[in-house]
Amino acid sequence: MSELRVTLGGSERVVDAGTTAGQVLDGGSRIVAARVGGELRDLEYVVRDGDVIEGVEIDSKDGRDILRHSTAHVMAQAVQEIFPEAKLGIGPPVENGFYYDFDVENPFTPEDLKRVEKRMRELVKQGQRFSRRVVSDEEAREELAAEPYKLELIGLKGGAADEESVEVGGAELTIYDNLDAKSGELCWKDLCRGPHLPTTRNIPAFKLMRSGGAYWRGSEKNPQLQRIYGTAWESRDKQNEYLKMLEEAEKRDHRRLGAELDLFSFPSEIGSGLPVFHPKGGIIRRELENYSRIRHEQAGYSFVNTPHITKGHLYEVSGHLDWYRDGMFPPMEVEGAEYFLKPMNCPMHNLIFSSRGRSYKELPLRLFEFGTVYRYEKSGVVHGLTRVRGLTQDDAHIYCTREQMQDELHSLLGFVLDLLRDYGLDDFYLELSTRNDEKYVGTDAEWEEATEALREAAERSGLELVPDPAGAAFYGPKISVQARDAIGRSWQMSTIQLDFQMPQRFNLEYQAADGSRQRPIKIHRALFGSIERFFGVLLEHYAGAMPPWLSPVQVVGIPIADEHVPYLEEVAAKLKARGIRVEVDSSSDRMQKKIRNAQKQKVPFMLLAGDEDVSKGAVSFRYRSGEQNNGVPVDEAVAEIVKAVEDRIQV
RNA sequence: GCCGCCUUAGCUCAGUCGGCCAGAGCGACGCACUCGUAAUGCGUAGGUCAAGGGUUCGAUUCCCUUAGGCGGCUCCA
Repeated sequence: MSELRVTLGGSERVVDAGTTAGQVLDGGSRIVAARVGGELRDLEYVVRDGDVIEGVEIDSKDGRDILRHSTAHVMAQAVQEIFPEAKLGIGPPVENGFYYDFDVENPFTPEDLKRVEKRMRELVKQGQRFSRRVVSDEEAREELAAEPYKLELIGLKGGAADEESVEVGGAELTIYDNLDAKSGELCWKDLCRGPHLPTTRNIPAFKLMRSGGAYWRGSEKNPQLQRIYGTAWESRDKQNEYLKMLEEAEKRDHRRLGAELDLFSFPSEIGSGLPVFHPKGGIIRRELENYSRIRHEQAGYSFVNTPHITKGHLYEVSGHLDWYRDGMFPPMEVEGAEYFLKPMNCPMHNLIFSSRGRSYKELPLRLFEFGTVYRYEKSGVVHGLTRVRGLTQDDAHIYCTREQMQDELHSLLGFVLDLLRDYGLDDFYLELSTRNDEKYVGTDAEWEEATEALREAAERSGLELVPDPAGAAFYGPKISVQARDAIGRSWQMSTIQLDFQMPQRFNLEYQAADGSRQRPIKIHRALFGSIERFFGVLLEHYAGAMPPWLSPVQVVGIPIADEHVPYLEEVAAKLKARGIRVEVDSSSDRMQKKIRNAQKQKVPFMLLAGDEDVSKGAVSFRYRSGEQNNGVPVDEAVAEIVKAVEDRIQV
């Protein structure tokens, strides 16, 4: 038998030709597939003398995809055994797992999922072999005659979208047969590009998560299939780790924290997606805004204010009515005119620009507003504070010359990142959203120039840059800053959009040094995006334990006994005089209970005082972390707390 | 908007296969306790069982509509 070189994690191994996926090599690596010339293949089909191949281990990204894709097959097999009438959609791997879509009479119930999962465990135990077979178009059509969606995919070959390409993305059509381990009898088959694990037994850990409706090929014009999501991992430990992360994410869900910490609510009397902020949430919100306001003032922004409603004409000029009428609340008629709730601030800022003649000496002109806008989000998409119908943007529009544009973009991006860091986010990457060819205005040259300007600014930042094709607004491309939170989830935060269109539509001009009239460039930017959303993201990032400067209650005084209340009131007065938000818990609860309450409210500093402290003119710290520091002189305690708040540090 | 599920006290949830006064824990309130780092004890109040309509001798329970929520899909200027 001839030999074959396999590179694996940088080192080269020699294996026998004919090696199958899943074999454990010396050193414990498990190769599940191989890469030949960049293409992923089942190992047993590519191991030929003379090939140099790169092994794909099961705990790599590709390996996990293969594992998950294989698990999706097992699920589809189980579903079709239990529901023989179910027609197959597609079943690709996704982040953390996989799904498979089915056309079934009735949506799956949680009990159905349990039955399917049980059957899957049996199939995994049986160790059915995944066997690859190349077929012609005709053969595929004949074998899959009972699967209308698969037939449609066969027709797509070559033009398949990302997710569909796992079925028909390869150079040739392939069918995977699941064969019984002993008899070799055919148990099930599916059109699939592969590669797959050698046998179902090679699936170490999986779990079905949930089901839901999903449109065939992602279009709401198509019929709705039933999707089952599952997760699968290379080991039980990895899976448990993942499930634990989900639990953690649920614990820090801002909707839950908002209620527990009495920050905000969504009264159904007001309507879906319209939050109200309670006093404690109001403090956080105000602190978020205040700091932003100070920094924007220092950075040369002018503060403006514009109304919440406007005649429709404004949005005809801007073009928004053409593109986004469906996303706006229906208009009200007043004195024969249609008035709309404003869905964005930019057109109004344009009117401020054009309210008088502008000189090049005024540019860049940076107009900032905490502008509340209303968007008629579809009922099914409203979600906590992150997707609402009424929101306040920290919206600014910068009008500058073409020459200023590049520097302005560069300093703007620096400003944005710097500010986000002050709020406690520090793990970023950038996304560059380019033109959607179906939905845009302006010329190719303009788009190209705008896109390149943004790309250059993004590259100068040194951050990772991810393309987002067709993600742009209709008037221009954008950079968005994505931040990873404390448990590794990515959130879209700030956006910077370049716009050559609005200045034209609004006929914006300034007078240049040479006396000519020139059109300014417009930059749209929001740092929080919306205050509501930013609030929600920060709440999840900190799991409710906001840094002291953002905490609604920064200090709780906890007396050992009632007689120590007056002493703590004196300490509290000193803190209040320094601008610290402090409460003394003088309720009839026991001291331990007061600590518990303060902990649950995530108060950063607890100051305890009993006879020992009083006699020394001291207080005893208990930090949110549980750490203690006893007998601290009052003045030192005050100084420590003030410093923590002023330095905006997390404790 | 589409598919599915859900809505019982301020909160978290039992419960009613259609039938006397709908339960618990936490919270709130009251009384006692005065306590050294995450729940003191006892007591009291609190619910048109989301809203409206229908079926029925009788509806919190079954059906329909509406509102709000949850999980997906689609969308996100």
